[in-house]
Amino acid sequence: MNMSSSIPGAQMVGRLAKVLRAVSTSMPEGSSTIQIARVVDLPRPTVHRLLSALTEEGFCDHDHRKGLWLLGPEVYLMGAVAAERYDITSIARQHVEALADATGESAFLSARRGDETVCLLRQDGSFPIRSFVLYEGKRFPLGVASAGLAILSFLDGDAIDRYLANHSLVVEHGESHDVDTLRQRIVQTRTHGWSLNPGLIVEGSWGMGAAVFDPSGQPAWSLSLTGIESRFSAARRPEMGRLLLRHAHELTKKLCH
Amino acid sequence: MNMSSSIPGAQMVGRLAKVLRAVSTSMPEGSSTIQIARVVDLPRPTVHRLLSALTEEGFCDHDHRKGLWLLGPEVYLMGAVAAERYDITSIARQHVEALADATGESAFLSARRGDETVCLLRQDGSFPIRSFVLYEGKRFPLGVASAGLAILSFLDGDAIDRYLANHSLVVEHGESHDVDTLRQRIVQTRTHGWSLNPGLIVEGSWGMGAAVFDPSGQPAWSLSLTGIESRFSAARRPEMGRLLLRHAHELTKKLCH
DNA sequence: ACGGAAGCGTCCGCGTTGTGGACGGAGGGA
DNA sequence: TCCCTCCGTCCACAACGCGGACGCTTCCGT
Repeated sequence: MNMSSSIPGAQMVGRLAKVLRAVSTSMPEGSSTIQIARVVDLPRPTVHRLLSALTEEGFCDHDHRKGLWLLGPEVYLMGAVAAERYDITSIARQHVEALADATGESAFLSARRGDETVCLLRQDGSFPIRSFVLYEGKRFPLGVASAGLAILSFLDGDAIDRYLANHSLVVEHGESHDVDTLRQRIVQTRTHGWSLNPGLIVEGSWGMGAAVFDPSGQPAWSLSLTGIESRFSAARRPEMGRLLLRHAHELTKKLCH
Repeated sequence: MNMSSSIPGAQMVGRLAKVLRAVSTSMPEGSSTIQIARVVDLPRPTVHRLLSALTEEGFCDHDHRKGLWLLGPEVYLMGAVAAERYDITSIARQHVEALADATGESAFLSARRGDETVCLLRQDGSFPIRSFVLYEGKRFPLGVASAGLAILSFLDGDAIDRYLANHSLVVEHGESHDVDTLRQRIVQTRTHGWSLNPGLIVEGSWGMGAAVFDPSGQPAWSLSLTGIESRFSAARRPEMGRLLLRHAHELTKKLCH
């Protein structure tokens, strides 16, 4: 979200983007006008206007009975066209499924999108107790959750410094996300090769992640696992870490060809 | 595209929608600024500004070397979220494939989007000469091509009248698309149950289509076949029509549950 | 039943912000 | 070299997006 763009028209587009993202995040139930207004921090009439205009163009849809706004068909259509360029999920799916099979936990593919990660794929494992902190479409800032930490940890040092200087994660994500603690966890992630989220978002919901690199060597995606604390014991973590790294490495190789 | 909306903000959103659709239509190669400006009939600087703002938000991407604008990752991400609500292609795929197998022609699923159809699925058959007039993402006005004619033909009489009164298809699609000729072809389509495009868009490229109905009984999709003229002989058409109607009917039933 | 809170959608005067003609630069072809 | 086409940028101006206020509806608690 660029707050200081010099491009005329960028304010409107930025607002539309925020509104669409809020709607997207609230799928499949959708959101009310006021909920979206709170999320995007804009006056309700403004949000209502934007949503109405988006609905006229098919980018949103309005369930009048429930008063909920949803993504519209136009988003789906364009998304399908864009998939040809952006979709690595067909390649990654077998890895996500293999991770879920081997560990019994829920396995994920997340992608870096600027300063955030967004979950693209989820495959549940055989263990019947599952964490739903992460799911398709869910976004977290870099450094939050195992996927975001894995990606952040393998950015260039300058990029890490810039990100940490410009983002304060404590308010929304707790003291465990202050800069000093994050730096320690970055060091640990680089040492192990995999990241650990020891219940820092929701108590009892643990996760591990490994970065997947794009052809230019930048961490652009992450494979991760989530589950309950007892399934992420210190004895089990090295094995899970090895599995994650193996699949992340194989996926990275596939994406370079 | 609503030209007389009373919603403030609708002009801007409408312009953005047109620009995004133009980019989407030009995928996977993308388009130059001036190409999009011509398609959407807006001044080039305006288009450049809109595209730049959309690119800042991730809805478009700019290949600086080639000067081409493409759909951005945000469209893909939201599209994947919206797919949960709008995607019937997984259900329809087996029908499209079965049609291609049985006939040897290219088979399609198209969806109605307001006054247009858009192609969602394409499956090529075994016959090695194929028409590429229709492909995923391609849009035609209702009444044009076999899919659009199939859907238009089974709308309510009032809706057909309104559409024909408000749209002149002759300029872009030829004299064969004047109102009187379209009405005759609508009568024929209703009689047979399937529509025929006898090389009216590109000479030698023929097509047949059948409407698929949504739970409220409205024609919302179409299954169609395209190929070369010699493959759509008068002797073969009843059999192909029967196949189309059978699959359209089965798909319609699946969509009602 | 009544009152309050919360949310809904709409309105319209105002001023913020989007607009596009003009400009200079780049690239390609004759 | 000249011409054509396209590129991205600029900034004065007014078009159009904005949002406080309004009236209405629904839900909940007393």
